[in-house]
Amino acid sequence: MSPADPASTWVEVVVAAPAHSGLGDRLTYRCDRPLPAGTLVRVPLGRREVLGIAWGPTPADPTCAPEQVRPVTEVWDALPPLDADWRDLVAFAARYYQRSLGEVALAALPPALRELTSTQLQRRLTRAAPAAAPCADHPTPVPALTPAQADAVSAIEASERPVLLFGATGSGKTEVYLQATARLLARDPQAQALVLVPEINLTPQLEQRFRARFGDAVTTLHSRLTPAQRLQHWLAAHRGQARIVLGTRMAVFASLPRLRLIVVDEEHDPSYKSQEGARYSARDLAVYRAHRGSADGCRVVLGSATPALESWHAAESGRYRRVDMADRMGGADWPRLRLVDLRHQPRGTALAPPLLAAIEARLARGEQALVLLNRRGYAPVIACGDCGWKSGCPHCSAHLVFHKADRSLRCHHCGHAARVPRACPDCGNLDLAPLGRGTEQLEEQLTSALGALRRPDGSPVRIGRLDADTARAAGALERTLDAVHSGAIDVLVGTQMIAKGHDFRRITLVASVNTDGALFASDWRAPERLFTLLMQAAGRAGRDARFVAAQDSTVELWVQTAYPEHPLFAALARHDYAAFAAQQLQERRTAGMPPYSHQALLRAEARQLDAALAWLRHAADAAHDLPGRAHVTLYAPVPMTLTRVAGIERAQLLLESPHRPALQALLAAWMPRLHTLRAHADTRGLARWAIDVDPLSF
DNA sequence: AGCACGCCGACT
DNA sequence: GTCGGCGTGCTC
Repeated sequence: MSPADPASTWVEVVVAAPAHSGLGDRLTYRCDRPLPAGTLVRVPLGRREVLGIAWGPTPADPTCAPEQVRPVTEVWDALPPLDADWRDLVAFAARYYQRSLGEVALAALPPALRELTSTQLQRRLTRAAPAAAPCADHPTPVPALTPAQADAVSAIEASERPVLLFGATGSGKTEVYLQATARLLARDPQAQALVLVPEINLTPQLEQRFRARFGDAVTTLHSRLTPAQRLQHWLAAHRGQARIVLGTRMAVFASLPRLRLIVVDEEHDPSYKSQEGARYSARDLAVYRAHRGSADGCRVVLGSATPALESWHAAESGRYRRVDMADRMGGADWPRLRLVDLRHQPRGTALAPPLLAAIEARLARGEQALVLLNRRGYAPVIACGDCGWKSGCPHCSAHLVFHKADRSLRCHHCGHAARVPRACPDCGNLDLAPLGRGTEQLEEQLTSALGALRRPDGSPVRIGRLDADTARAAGALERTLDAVHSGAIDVLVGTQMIAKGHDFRRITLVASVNTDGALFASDWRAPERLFTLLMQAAGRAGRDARFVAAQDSTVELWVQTAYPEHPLFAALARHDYAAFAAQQLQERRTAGMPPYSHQALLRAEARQLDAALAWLRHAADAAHDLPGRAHVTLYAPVPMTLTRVAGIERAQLLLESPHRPALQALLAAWMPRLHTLRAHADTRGLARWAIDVDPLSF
């Protein structure tokens, strides 16, 4: 079989079609010449024209009937093809996370690229400066490294294994990243580095430091950019003009033809795991990407004061090389742990008197405090004292949260908002009371409790709040952080987001007010997350050792709990991550949990819970004779903890195997069967389903 | 995913 | 009488 026109040839192209579309991974088109793999093309698909990527090798014959083959519409010659390393990364991610190749490949490109015509692209390419950006001469003085930092930089350069940089908060990990990058760029005039951060808006300081050191050689990639900016930054990386790409998890897919170093900062952070589309882990893909690129000497460093237990285990087993940086810069002491036993406090105590007194003492000396409560709003629910009615969401199996600022009841899962009813909708009782406490209420209580207090200069104490509600407005986050830095705010109340990445130099007391929920959550990763949160929060405090010393003060971490004897707190008191990790890993080994096993979740959503559960049962049946089945445990389908969200009921089926290849083999063989499973009568109403490989949350 | 075609309720 | 809901089907 030969192409209709002797001057034309077949090309295989991937397009953004999901696996369930019934299309193959690669579609065959005609073109008047062979195209190098990785070339961007526009092709007709049905009634529309879409962006595609030529994916070699070119087949001798079309993989479909020749009369179906349509010609490529445009070839984007002006752009260098996406290289083999990039295509390999995308292909791996698609295979590992069970998505179609085209879906992952096209999702990895900036959305604006898909809309462009070739003339628009041409214009964009000529407008952008074509010269490779020279690495800025250091506009800021480069600090001398401590011996530990110098060792870390050398280890990153020398190690072909991933480096786990285990460094306490404030131990100077950022300077290690900066100098490892600087030395790479100086050594290789074209080399590129990729620096991943969990959430770019929460860690503006890291971006500032890279910009101060490297100037215009730095570009960013994250979802806060406008589509045009994202395209421009992506092009700069793809064309080798950007030497350093700093970005969130999506940036792991950036096209970086001369990538030689990947940094994953705060590698334990769960936001590296995507929760929609292909559920990839940017951290794990970074390790894969560096490994595959290691023929050219691509290094990868994962940094954290509280590594993910998976990473810690990889270092213990020798797959990663661990480099320790134990000491905090400037010799700052670790916060002292103060446990408040809530069993000895009146029920419902927000802030135990000793804690309140400690905060007052700090403020009177001109120091600052951070109060952590991972619940936004005023109260998580309002209830009727007479009949027991509670403010439930009409669309979700969750409570509506009371927000006092606008007297609304809001669902944090579906966005449903309502006015607070004047009377109980069930019994008409006028006495509706908020139950429990959120950041809004805590701020109010602190304001009234500390209202009479004065700072050393005689001015009144100021309380600030930082959570998703106060950070919503543009610039609000920065303003609040600045107010803390400048000392305009004395006490900052907030959710987890205040524990991430900021340097608060004059904070000498950190308090966790409602800790026990996280301690006994049904999710078996809860202890790990809590320990990490408290360690990270403690790390915010006392970073200015000279300030602390001048105050003749000690830095403290206060935790209110009804379970002070929990072993987690003993490890926390000693700031002993290693002991905590050893204890947790022992538990997980005994229970056969990750990292000693590998998991995948099959999730189903339906109008009716029964349909979702039935579909999952059919799915389990369909797995019976699949390869790898003997080494994979399929658990019974169960409703999700939060069963209903936005009127959709959700259920899931857990798969577990000590042998990752067995699990992968089963999933790969299972997928085509799952796509043909909808036809059962008892699964009517099934909305959608998805597989989550290496799930982080249940 | 898009975008069609294809049958059943409230409006110019 | 139409506009429009989303149910099923197709795209090299």
